[in-house]
Amino acid sequence: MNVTTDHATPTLDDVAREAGVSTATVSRCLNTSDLVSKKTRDKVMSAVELLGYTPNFGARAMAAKRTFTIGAIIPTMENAIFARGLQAFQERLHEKGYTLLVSSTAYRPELEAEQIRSLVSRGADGLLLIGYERDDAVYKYLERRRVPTLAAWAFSDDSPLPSVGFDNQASMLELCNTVLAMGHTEIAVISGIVEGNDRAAKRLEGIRDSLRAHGIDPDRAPVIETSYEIENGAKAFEKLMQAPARPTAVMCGNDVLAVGAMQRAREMGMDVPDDVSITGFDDIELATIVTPQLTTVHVPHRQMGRLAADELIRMVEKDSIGESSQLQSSLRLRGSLKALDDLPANG
Amino acid sequence: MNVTTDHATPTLDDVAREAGVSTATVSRCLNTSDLVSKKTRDKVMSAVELLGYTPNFGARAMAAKRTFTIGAIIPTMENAIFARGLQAFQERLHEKGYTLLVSSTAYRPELEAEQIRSLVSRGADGLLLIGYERDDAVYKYLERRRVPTLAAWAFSDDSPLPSVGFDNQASMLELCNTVLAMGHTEIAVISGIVEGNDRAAKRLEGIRDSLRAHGIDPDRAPVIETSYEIENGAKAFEKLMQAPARPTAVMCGNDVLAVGAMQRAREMGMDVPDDVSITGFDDIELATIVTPQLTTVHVPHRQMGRLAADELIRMVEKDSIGESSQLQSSLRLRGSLKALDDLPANG
DNA sequence: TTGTAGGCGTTATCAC
DNA sequence: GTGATAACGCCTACAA
Repeated sequence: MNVTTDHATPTLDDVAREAGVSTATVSRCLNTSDLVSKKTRDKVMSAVELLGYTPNFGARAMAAKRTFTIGAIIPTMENAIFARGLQAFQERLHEKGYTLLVSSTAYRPELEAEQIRSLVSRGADGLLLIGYERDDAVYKYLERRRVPTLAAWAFSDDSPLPSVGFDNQASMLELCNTVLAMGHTEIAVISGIVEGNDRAAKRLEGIRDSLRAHGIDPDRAPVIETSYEIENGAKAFEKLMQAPARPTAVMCGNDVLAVGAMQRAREMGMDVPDDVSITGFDDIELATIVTPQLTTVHVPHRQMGRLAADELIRMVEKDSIGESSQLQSSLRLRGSLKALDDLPANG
Repeated sequence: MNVTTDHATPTLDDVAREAGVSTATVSRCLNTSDLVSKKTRDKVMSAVELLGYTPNFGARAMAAKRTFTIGAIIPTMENAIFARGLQAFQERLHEKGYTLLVSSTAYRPELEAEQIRSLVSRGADGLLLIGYERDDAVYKYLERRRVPTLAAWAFSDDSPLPSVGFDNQASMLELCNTVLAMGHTEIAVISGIVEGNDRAAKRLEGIRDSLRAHGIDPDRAPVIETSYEIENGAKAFEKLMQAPARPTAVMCGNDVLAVGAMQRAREMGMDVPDDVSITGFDDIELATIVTPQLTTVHVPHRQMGRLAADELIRMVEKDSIGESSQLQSSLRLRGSLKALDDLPANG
């Protein structure tokens, strides 16, 4: 027994000494499945156990040039927009022996660039980003460093990155078509900040497309851009309702904004959907918790997460440039949207 | 111009060569504030820029034995229970030049142990854990590795770790006292899983204390233990309502369970609070979104996050063993709880 | 099947 | 102010 009472972090050397073998052998035990006789392996493993040895990640990364780590950078962890998808992403990675590192940017491009560098310097084997609209310098960096990178939550021909996602524009267009088919003509929009956010931009564009196709001038529809927080949805709603001509339907860039709008509507004594219809996007858990339940666009979050994990790992392991795949979203028609004909005649 | 078109990751060496100085000088420019002449510094910085150099984190950690990284391990990212506090924690860390690494355990102790090892092997300078109940082996490991570790979301004399949090038991006791003062005597509980979760256990204990103090046998109150998911709250509620003697108030271990209970109540055609009162714990955003709003215990999440960051950094930098601090929670009485006298006479 | 030894990219301790 | 150079802990040819 060479156990020292020394409290310093044990290293491969210590384990090797304790087990009476070379460091190479210990390393083999820890990494390669066979290649080591059962007897030696047992000896080594109990030394590892005894010493409470854990490999030094930095050293390992440096020597092996692999980390089995994937980085994901999302705009926010504060609400549930990305929670379900990311959870599925991480579960799949875990199954395949990878670890996920997550960081968030508060929707600020410069922070995203910083986080990308940080994850790359930490040796991430691959990166998952949300959407594809970002500074060219970022793409140059990624390319130079040869870091496999995949975009999620968006699918579009505009993407310079392989992407796993859905068509934000088409989805919102379809929802808007439905709203119009229900007789609404006075539509207002509470959009996310469009600048630097392709998902928000495309969703807004989808509404404009739909209006145009129905002979309505898109520029007539009031649009408020605001960041994705419940309180902001509330404020925007209030502002919209101060206009001389009140909209009969308010379409929101996501569920969070929509819930804020619903909340404020109630506080203002307005009934949803009798006085005003409200729609969201994402179909997060919140959508079915509020009263009435929210009409929204359902996104296959979990499927997207799993697919993204599979594809990113393929890119990493097969040195592939990556293949995009488009997922289908679908409408969820619920209580917050009502046909205009059913509205009580007013004035 | 020695710029090569070589796509390999640039190293300190490359920068040094490009700038015509030694690697030591480059390192100084990147790390120490002065100690380098302005002229050299400029030369170096432009080389860094030109090459798109980012330091290799692993190498740096190995040489410096510091990473300016803090790890946090939370039970779940799926709902907002920890979101606000963690956000504040990370903001404060960022201010002080630290990076936060987060991972989650799905409330599984073995996963927590795994994540702890992972973060330690990644060189985390300090760790934030939730609560204090965990296997002794984990504490031994932490001690051996000399990793400064702080517990949050709980404050109790039982804690083997310095902790920043509130008294879960006293908080829930106070809420229960209030419920009883409103005339309720038939109380049922939907608790989180108590095993391995000191917060859940203490909250339940708080209810039992209160009942006992009011001359009610705590063992008479039906208790269902289930994990923190909306749907589980719903199921538990339904089960409770199948009992011959229906409770007049259902106290839930947190807001997530409470919202599930409210949802199911509505689906079952029961009115909250006229037919049954429901309470939660945490005061997450959800609590004010549901109708009626949820009576709950407010926790100073953001304050807790900030304080935890300050304290943990102090432990890391001053090599301190850490000081605990207790925060005050407070009741939020809202629509989901109603005095029993006001209930319509039944039967 | 096992051991030897070089190298991964930094930082820090010396000299100069 | 600046430049050598020895660690740091691990992996992986290459040898034996």
